[in-house]
Amino acid sequence: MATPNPSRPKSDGARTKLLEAGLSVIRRQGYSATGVDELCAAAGVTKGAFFHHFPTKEAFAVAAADHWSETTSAMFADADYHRLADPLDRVRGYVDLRAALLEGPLEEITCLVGTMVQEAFATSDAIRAACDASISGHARRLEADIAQAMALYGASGFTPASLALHTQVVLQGGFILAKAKGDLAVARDSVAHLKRYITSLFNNPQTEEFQLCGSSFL
Amino acid sequence: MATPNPSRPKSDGARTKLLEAGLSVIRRQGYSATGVDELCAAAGVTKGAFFHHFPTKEAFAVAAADHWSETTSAMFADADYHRLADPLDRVRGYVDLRAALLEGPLEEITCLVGTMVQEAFATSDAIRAACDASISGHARRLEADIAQAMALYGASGFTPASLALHTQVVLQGGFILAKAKGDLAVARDSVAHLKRYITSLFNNPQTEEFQLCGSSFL
DNA sequence: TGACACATACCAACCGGTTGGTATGTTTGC
DNA sequence: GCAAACATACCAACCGGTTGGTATGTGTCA
Repeated sequence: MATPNPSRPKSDGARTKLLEAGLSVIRRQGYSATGVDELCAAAGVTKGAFFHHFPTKEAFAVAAADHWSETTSAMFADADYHRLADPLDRVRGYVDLRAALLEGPLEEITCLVGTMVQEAFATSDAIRAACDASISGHARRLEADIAQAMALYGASGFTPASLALHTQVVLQGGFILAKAKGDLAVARDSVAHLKRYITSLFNNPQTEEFQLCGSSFL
Repeated sequence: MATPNPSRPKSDGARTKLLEAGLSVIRRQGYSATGVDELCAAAGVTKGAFFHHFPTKEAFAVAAADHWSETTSAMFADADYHRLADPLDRVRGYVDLRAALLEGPLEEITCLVGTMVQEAFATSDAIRAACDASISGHARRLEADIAQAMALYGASGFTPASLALHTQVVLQGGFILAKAKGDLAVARDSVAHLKRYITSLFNNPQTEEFQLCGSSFL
């Protein structure tokens, strides 16, 4: 897409293989614990090919996060829920889709950038920024539907952005608890809570400002 | 607390120093990226001391998770919100306290076990189990108050355990988004959403079973 | 058409530094 | 004096990264 070069080297070569093979390896054991040799072995390429395409391991991580952003955004762009007429149904449709995707082995369904940012946020700003772009960009796609739903149902007291990010918070947190328990049920339960929350938000709008620290003892 | 020994060796020794120094180092850069030498340097002890107290690096991680469980549970055991009369106020009081703790540098307030389990869930079951015990044990302390609040306010359609775990999901996910953005505001916003959800759950109980995948297109 | 320049994609071998872990001391408290 | 609590010195394996090199194009000009 970015390269207007008409001569396409038939197979994208080692680069794409590394990006896709690295995905599950890093999701399984994390970024730091995954060596370059391991990445190459998983992709079936040599170390020379790795450093031909990526100047450093860190640059590979950034490229992997970008690749992740592209593949996931393509996947959700085509989803059926966009065709629903009611914006609230579209928001809940997104949540339902995420719930439906919570099936299968953990290392195949968890979030690459959520895993990587946890290890790299303080040591590599390039990785951190790429992961942030992936998560925040994904959340941003929900904002328009949320804003329309708020207008349609008269909900207020929160911003579209904060609710959109809250959905990502629940998903990321669900993955962590699922990893701890070795069972995705807890993530599915939390997404169910999220959907119930969203429904209640638009059924019972609170016009007054919501107070977080209103308890007497704080 | 555990040792009844009356003679206190002025310094608790290398073990405790390693456990506490390792805390912030691992929270900052993760488990795999933190070397034993780094741990020792941070604690001001030698490598010999490290392997005197811990047979392997993995055993240290398990001990660190257990140490984390003890210190955090002691902290929340003493909190003021337990003295509130209304069980719903106690649940919201816990959430308020967690929100109030979302201040300061990220590596000083994030969750050790949430960080570690992400890297170790597939490669070390001992670490995974220790992290699970910490998170699940922490969540379990909320269950009694939730159950009482459900009875008092007539809420139903979810279990005390699932709501208790949902609070941990929101906190863990909030930490991940905060790391990605380099800003805790997103975590505070999500905890505010969580508190609003809890309030709505007990103000507008749904007696019917809640359906997650009720949308037509799924 | 063919020859030359140049670029891309890849490979096997290697490098210095770091890794988790060990073997063997020495000090300290009872 | 004896065990626990450390310290020092060291190791083999592994780490990210570099090296010199090859095979296969691709564009260009006579």
